[in-house]
Amino acid sequence: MSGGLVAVPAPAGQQTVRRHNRALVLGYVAEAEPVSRARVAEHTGLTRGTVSSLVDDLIAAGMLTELSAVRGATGRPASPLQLNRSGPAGLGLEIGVEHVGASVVDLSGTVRVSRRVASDHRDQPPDVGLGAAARLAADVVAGAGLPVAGACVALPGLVDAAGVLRRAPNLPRWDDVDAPERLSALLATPVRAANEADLAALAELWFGDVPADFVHVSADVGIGAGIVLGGALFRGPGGCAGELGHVVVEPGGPACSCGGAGCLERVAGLDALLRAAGASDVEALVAHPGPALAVAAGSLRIALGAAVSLLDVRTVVLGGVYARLGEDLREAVAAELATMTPPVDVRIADPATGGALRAAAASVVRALISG
Amino acid sequence: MSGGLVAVPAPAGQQTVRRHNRALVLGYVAEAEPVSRARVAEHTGLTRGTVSSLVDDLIAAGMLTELSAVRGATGRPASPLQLNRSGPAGLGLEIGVEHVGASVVDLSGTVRVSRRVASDHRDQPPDVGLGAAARLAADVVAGAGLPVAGACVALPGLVDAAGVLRRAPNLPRWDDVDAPERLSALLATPVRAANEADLAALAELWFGDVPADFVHVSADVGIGAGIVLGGALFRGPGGCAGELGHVVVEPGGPACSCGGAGCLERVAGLDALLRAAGASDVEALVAHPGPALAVAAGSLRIALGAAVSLLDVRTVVLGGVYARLGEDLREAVAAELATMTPPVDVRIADPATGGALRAAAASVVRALISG
DNA sequence: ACTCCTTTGTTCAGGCATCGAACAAACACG
DNA sequence: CGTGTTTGTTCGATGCCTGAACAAAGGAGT
Repeated sequence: MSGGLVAVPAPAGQQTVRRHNRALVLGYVAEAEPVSRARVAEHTGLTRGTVSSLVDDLIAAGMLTELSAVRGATGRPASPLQLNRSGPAGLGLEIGVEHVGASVVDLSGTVRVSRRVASDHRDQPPDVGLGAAARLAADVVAGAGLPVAGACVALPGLVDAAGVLRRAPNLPRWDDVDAPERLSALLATPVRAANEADLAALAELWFGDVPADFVHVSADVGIGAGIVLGGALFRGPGGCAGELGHVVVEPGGPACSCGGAGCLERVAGLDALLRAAGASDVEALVAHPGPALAVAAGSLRIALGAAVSLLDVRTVVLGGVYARLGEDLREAVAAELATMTPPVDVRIADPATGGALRAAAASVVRALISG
Repeated sequence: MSGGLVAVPAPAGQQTVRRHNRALVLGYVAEAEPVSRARVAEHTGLTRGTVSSLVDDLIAAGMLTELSAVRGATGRPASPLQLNRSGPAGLGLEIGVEHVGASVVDLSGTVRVSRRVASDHRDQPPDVGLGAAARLAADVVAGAGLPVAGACVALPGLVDAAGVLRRAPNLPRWDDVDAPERLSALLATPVRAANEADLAALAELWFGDVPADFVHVSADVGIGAGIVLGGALFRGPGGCAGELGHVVVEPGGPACSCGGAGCLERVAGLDALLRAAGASDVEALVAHPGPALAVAAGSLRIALGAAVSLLDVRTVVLGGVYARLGEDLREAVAAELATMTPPVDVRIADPATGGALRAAAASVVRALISG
């Protein structure tokens, strides 16, 4: 059984304190490496003695390594601490409509191996995609030669709080698939699942240049939003927060599969944009967007305006197809949102972040470090 | 300086553990009183010895009292524990456009004294309202005869994370008023400030019959929403979340003071509803709503649909003027939202909760208990 | 070459909080 | 009146952090 939604109050003991402080030390090393025990003590507020004891634990657990002493400064040379590049690693998986991907990152977040292969799942049963992902994963893990501590799989649909894929618009045979359970049996490793749009938002947070509060829009045939608040993903009570695609932007507009009418997805999703531009595929749309730009900007003004008003975020990142439309769309959306108070900062997703696959792998080591 | 937004990592020691477990015990007594030490130990997972020690602290601090032993069952009779009705109390304040209110609740959440007097602030400087509130507060506190541990003031406008009233639509001279600082000087007690709509939502959570995740709409001239997630208020990164009134529900509709057009507030706020119904005041509107019902329901379908999609809540509570419109409006909105998946539960705010004033006072003792 | 100074990392007694078990208290029941 | 049951307290053991003293390892100046 996966963890409950509401934190059940648990008694605290000395072990609780130890865990907390161990994570505190590890977290500071992760963000300031290489760093000496003395600096860790200074920044965390712990005693040098306590830090030494905690570091001993962490080295024994394979999380940290000690470099050779560095000479040159006054006083006794420090022995710098670093995250162990050969320690527990994270496995990231991605199952898309027409591909699978797998990636291994070490404790420092560096990508060690990453592969992506075509694999059509549109009309196949889930076993095909799960099997392909598992084979690729085994391959990648063997190539990395690191002990894998856990995995996270990015899925193109609604993932509930328990990790079950409830519905994937483009994978009609994947309703209610418990991907984590199936994959953890195949890989002999604990596996979590997450929405691909959510992981894309985390990629932007961890590897891009954005503040700690923003909304990341992933546009494709469907439109989802990853919401980041206070540097953490906001998944909502049931894990389905950020369904931006079904916000109504055109009352009385075209009917949507969700039962509503005039949803953003229906008005400014990929299909609608292709139609507006008279284009047959994404490449043609990007080359000659024409009226599609205005359609997208006007619709996004309403949907993103609602998100900004309700969530009180001041930064919006455009991803997916919207990112492909580039600066022209960004400017148009920014102009539409310019009237709002407080002002909204509109950006294009950074293409160098590595996307959902990298974030999936990184989420595993992040959980290791902060847990 | 008030507390930062992001939790700065702090080292944990034995005192941390003590605080945590003390709050754990106190919290369980609060929800199960009267209750014996043995039952507290059983439910918290702590040892009976530890619970005894913690309870000694709490009795010495005036938070708990021990009742006389109850006889009748087998075994040694328990000495039941209860929240101390004479212990630290919470002071709630409310500053409205045309009134002030003050209320004292004891540790158990029971209202001990509550008063509300007319006081027009519409075109007055802040000192008038603050002074009136302070005088009423002194009066009420004297009448209650309890030691006041702190206060919380409900304000009809945007309160930022530091507690400053940024903007109040109906109090033009109250921009950027640091009400907590002014009031704490007048009352010699720490004072927090909160949005009135947020507190109304908490009143529903604590004293009404709603799940732990919902959106509470406070409709008046302006429209705000209190968002409750996981049993806690969601205020957003800057403290201004839930600005439902400026969600666009009618693209190209009437211009709004926020710079947009077709905002919910402009289309289905009190002024618009009065106009739609041809009524001159709220009483007339409630008596003969006429087309105002359809206008409100259609607009709320869009705005609440957006909130539900983005936040993943399944319950919506209608308050303020919308609550006055009663079951007719509830049914109309529920019908509009019936097409959504998952289904949305639409309710009317419970008039017996005591509203923002009671929630303000209760928030103080709740903070005492869980802190 | 030698001494002084600075900084680093370890060691050890002290204090604090929890746990587990033993023990005393209080009452019902037969 | 003795037995059984439940409650609440007491006490030693354990674990963890703190603070200070101490050893280690180099640079700087004479």
